[in-house]
Amino acid sequence: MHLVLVDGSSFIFRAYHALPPLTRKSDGLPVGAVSGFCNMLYKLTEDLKGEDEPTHFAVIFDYSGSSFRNELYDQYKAHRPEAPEDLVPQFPLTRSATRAFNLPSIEQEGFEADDIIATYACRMRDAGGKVTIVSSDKDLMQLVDDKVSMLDTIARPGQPPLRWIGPDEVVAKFGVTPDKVVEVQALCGDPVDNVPGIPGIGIKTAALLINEYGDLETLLARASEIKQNKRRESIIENAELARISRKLVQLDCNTPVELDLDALVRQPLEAKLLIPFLKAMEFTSITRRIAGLLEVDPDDFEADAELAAKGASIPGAIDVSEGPAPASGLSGPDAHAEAVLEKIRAIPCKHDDYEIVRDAAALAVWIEDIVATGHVAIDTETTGLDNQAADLVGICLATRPGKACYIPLGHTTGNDDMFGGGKAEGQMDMRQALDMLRPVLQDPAILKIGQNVKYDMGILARYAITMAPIDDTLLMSYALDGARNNGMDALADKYLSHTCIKFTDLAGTGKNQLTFDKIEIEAAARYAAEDADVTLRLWTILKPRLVAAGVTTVYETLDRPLTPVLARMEARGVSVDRQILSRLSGEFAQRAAALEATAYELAGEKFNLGSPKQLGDILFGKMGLEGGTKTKTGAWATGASVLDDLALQGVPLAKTLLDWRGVSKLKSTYTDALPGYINARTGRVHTSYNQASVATGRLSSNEPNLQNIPIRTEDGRKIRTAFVAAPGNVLISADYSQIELRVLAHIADIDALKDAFEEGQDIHAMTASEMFNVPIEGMDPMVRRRAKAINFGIIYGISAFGLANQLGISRGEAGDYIKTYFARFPGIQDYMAEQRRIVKAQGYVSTIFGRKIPFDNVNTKNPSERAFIERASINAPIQGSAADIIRRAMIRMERVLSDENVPADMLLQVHDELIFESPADKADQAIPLIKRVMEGAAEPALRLSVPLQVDAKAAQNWEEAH
DNA sequence: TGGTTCACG
DNA sequence: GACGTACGTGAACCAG
Repeated sequence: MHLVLVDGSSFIFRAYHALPPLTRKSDGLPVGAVSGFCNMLYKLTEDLKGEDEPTHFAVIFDYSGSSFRNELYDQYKAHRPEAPEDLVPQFPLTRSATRAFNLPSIEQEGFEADDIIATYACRMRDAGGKVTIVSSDKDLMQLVDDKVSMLDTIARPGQPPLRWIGPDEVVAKFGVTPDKVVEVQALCGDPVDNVPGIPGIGIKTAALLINEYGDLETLLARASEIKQNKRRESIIENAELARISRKLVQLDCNTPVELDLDALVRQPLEAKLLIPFLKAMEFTSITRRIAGLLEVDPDDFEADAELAAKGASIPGAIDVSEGPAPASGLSGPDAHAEAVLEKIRAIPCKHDDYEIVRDAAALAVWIEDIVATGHVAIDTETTGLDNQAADLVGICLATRPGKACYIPLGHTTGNDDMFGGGKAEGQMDMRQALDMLRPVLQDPAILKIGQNVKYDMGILARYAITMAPIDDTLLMSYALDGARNNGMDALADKYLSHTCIKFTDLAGTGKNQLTFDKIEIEAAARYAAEDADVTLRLWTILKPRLVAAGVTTVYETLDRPLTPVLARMEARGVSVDRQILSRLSGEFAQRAAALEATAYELAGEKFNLGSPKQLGDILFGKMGLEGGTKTKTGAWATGASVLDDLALQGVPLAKTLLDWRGVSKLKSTYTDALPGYINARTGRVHTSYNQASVATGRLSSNEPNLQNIPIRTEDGRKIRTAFVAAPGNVLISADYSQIELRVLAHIADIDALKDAFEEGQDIHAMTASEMFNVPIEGMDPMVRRRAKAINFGIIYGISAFGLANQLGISRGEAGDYIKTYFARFPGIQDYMAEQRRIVKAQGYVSTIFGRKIPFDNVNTKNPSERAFIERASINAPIQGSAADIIRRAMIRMERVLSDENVPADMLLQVHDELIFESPADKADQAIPLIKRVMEGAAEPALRLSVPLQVDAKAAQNWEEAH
């Protein structure tokens, strides 16, 4: 006799996670997990054929709800996340699948699958038979002996698809024989099931102890003999926890099962049960395969009518039911997932098959294809990286994997004559080509797919093409994986195992790098068309993944619709007054020169003031000053805080250096550099926003960075006066007041903070008043300052060290402040603990709108890295939720302004601030609208439990408007 | 190219 | 008891 017990629940979850979100073609019902489940079950029966074929067979499921273990320990499996939305409807379907395979589907209220498995395994063993448990769950390893083995069917790269687990494998895993596994687990616990164990004891130590003492009770009785202080105390202190843990992991062989062993006798597959089920699920390839196996014609069977009834639709999922049969050697779900990828990978990137479109007739064929397909991947090639300055050189298109073309439009001949050469042969007239493409690119029924499509939108907008609607593989990857390397080359490698032609292979590097128009058309075509081809392939893979990962809403509401908004902001640019900057440069140059002379005199020698190394040598070497600290590379630290200290101690050189750094920073980074960014065509400065580079969901700005224009010092603010409105217009600056603290009050649900915001109180004064028991009226500004630093610290994941540094107090004192704060606002501490737990459990934290912020290495043993991840995961939901809110405001803003006929243009975003330009006489109308949109930006998706407040003002320049 | 510093939220 | 710290960016400059 041979009994096979399948751990059904683990089959389902594995199938679900290994597969893209397949849906039933007719109505979109999610069936990916069901499909994988069927494949795995079928594959298993095939694998077990031969001698010793199973005589008894059952699939065991967990019954949702609690078991006796929850009464023992209320935290048992308490942190398990809810099953994904699109998996829930598949649970009952897998039960149906099991019955369709003519196998008993067993589950029982109040009992876990593991106990039922244990019970049947014991009974069969006692009856003298053999048992195979199909699962990789280590909790079942305690059952293994010479009669009972486990079978892990998951295919891992480089390992055989089947892995038998016998006593030897258990010893390898736990360091003890199977009968001692529960003793080890009692000590080391199990984070997956939230079994506590003894803190500080892992699997290695546990095995060591059990091998020495035999079992848990003996160990506890003789715990005082343990030499290691910490270990001994932890064991003595947590003895009860270990006893509970042992009860939690010990499987129960006496579950009152409803069916006895005889009921598990294996029944043959029956076509009349199985085929109607598979047909109802619309699994065509499995149906075909099984019909072949059973030697029946699937057309003789009707789909199960009840199961064929309508299900939920998930848009965007791709259908592979007509795909090729899974490659042999892989288990079900892997094979199926591979099938999708293979369909795409198998079509080669044959560079010589890409078409070069040189005339209208050829282009017309492509346009027809695009219209028929309904979508097209597009990539523009230009003379540079700045899409407000570069010129169009060519366009590539792809309509399906492997089918791509390049339309050369602006290639020039040679670069040896001083006029840059004439137009190269064999190209369409640019204007004619764009006129032909415009209707397609603007057609609301045709989706345009790009990688960083904002760039291409910016280019095409200058040729009077407003590209819409769009999808962006860069943003999809960002929604899925966060601010990782989301560049096309990396994505091609990751998802397609494909290495793209590098731009530098084509154009060279350094100052001799060719611009794209100088590259020979045939070579350009191979490179460019590949980009469109790869983009299209990535899209087919990434789009369904959004659903599976639960980030569709984030992508669709926060990422995708922002792109056209940003493209327009970038195109508008902002007016910058050259004269003002030039005057300031002169002023700063003079002051820097004077400070430089003073510094040489004080130092007694000339040196490079900009070199931290030389400065460190002078201060701490030559001048022999005490109290210098080293940076991690061993160099003297000469940062502002160090120089501040020295200045306070009466070192005049330190003060001089600080002043010099101040003016030279302003000069080099701003007043000297900004004029170089004024676009010759528009006369304005066009920053570029990176929408997918910040981990938390913020934007970043570059070339130039207009999100770090000075404001904190008087000199710095002068630079803002150079950002001006066009003649007849004004700039309007609208910024959220304390948005991150408000978000914190909402997320952490802190009544005192929420009330204070509701009543419009000074939040830092309120905090100070609560903490230090002083009235808000007539408060000492220093007291308020401390509270303010703490409020900021909280947002950053406070540490005593950081707060002490910020306030210039001792670490002990800072620690006391934090204690007081936590005592006064206990909800904050709960919030922080929760984020720390979440990041460890799932590898990411989330904003209130569902954006996921992933972290690498969440289980690192490095204490500082760990602390860093904890602080960042406390900060990320706060910073990220605020970022989501302003994104929503930006997405909605243009529509509201145009509906109300208010001509105000959004120009810039600085994290919690939006800058607009409007005719001077329209500002009074614009301001209340802008405030309304920004203050209501969370709704209707979310009703914040604190009000948002926006302050807005209009003026001639940014300094006055802010 | 990596390290340091400093501008912003 | 170590570990080295406030969160998130981009740009300029130095030094190798």
